[in-house]
Amino acid sequence: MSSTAHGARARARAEVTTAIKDTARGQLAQEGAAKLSLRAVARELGMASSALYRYFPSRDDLLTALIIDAYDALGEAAEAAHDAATGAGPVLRWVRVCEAVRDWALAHPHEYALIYGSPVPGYAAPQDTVPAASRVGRVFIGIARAALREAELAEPALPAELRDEAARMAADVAPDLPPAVVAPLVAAWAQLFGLISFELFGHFHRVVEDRAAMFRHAADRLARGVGLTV
Amino acid sequence: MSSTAHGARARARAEVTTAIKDTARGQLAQEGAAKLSLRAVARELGMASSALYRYFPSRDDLLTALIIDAYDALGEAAEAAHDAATGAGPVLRWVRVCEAVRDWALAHPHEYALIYGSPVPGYAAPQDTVPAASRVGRVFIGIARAALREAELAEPALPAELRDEAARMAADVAPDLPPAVVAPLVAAWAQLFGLISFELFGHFHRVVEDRAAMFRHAADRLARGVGLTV
DNA sequence: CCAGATGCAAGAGCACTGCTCTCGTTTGTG
DNA sequence: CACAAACGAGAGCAGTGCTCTTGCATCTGG
Repeated sequence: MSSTAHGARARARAEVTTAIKDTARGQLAQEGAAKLSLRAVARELGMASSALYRYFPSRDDLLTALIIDAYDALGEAAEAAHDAATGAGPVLRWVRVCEAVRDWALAHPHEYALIYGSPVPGYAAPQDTVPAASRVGRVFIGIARAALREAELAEPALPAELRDEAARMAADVAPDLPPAVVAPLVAAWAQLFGLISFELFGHFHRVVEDRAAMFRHAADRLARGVGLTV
Repeated sequence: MSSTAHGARARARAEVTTAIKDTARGQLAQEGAAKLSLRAVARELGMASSALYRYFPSRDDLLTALIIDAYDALGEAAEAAHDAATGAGPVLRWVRVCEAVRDWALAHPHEYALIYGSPVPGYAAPQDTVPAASRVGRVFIGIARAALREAELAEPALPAELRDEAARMAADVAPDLPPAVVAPLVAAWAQLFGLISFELFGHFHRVVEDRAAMFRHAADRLARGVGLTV
């Protein structure tokens, strides 16, 4: 490893880097992404603000680092929930993963807003966020895959006008799954985050009270819409 | 009206106010909410930045004014689409309104991000945004109401654990609709914006290509999930 | 009809931001 | 051991939101 080969230098660099990310994450949790200030981070760390630019070339680069970490943390939460639900039926596993995603979002609202709210830096999401961002999606695909293997998946009806697009998506994303499953799966994926975003961003204020129950029910219906049974 | 009673003074004030909002909206469309700068707006209008504070006490107040306008514009687009679809069945009317919402969002991405992305100012949405924000929702409620009147609404099944919450929501939001309709309606409302947000914020990049078809299909399924028929 | 109150625009200024450049110092390596 | 690379600190630039004061235009009560 170059980290050990180059010795103490690289080690110190890695430590400072994570220290910066940690205090930045702290400020993010308190004030939100808009208020995150490089100078404030440097101040809290007792270093000059200019020194920080040795580690992150710009504020947006710090933010994208935090974005990747957030995607990874959320993906890990989803995977953990899935692992904890082995043995259960596919619908229940699906619902459990959905609830884990929601729980993580409620526990880390600003980090969630960072990745599923309006894109803050420039406009285009950097390419290196892609693998981390796809982790949650892969969990859902995995559930559908297992259900298919265990014959617990009833292929939903798919209108003719969507057949080509569904085949394209399936080829790109999960070639072993029937297109008629991939299409509603992707839609369900987006709709799931719609529910969470509405709750988190206050659109359910004075509308929905028992949000956990509403969410569980919606997640259940999404699972069945994908074709999961039992 | 006090605007005519107080004469030219109030008239000039209203003109300057809308001029500020208009150029601010222009900057918003180009650079996004994060980059919106009071000084830049003042510069473009040829006035001192301090003069702007006579019209909006703070940057966040300007933003909330733009938020209300955006909610109203979106609501108007939804209502117009609904009016243009009179005579069609409830499902088709629902889909048309959904597509109108999506079209507006695609045409005004930054304004959409302002109202349905991460909340930018502080955290709590000011109370005066509520009436404007509920306009789109009212359109959907109106469709369900009309469908109920015309006997084109099949009450969906509702699990027992959701019965109380659904009754509460119905009483608050649409007392004349059956709770078993209101609950999935609210969920569909959030899921609809999940689809739009994912498309607009780039989460469908390299995943969904024919987004219009995907959206139309999802909207159709949401309509049927609410109980609309025909 | 005209004095005084009120609304308004402009400028200076404060504290803050992201970011760049330069200048010593430290540290790892040929 | 010398040299190059990495590093930290400071000054400085352009920009921001926002406040305060000053002077001018406008509306209004006597």
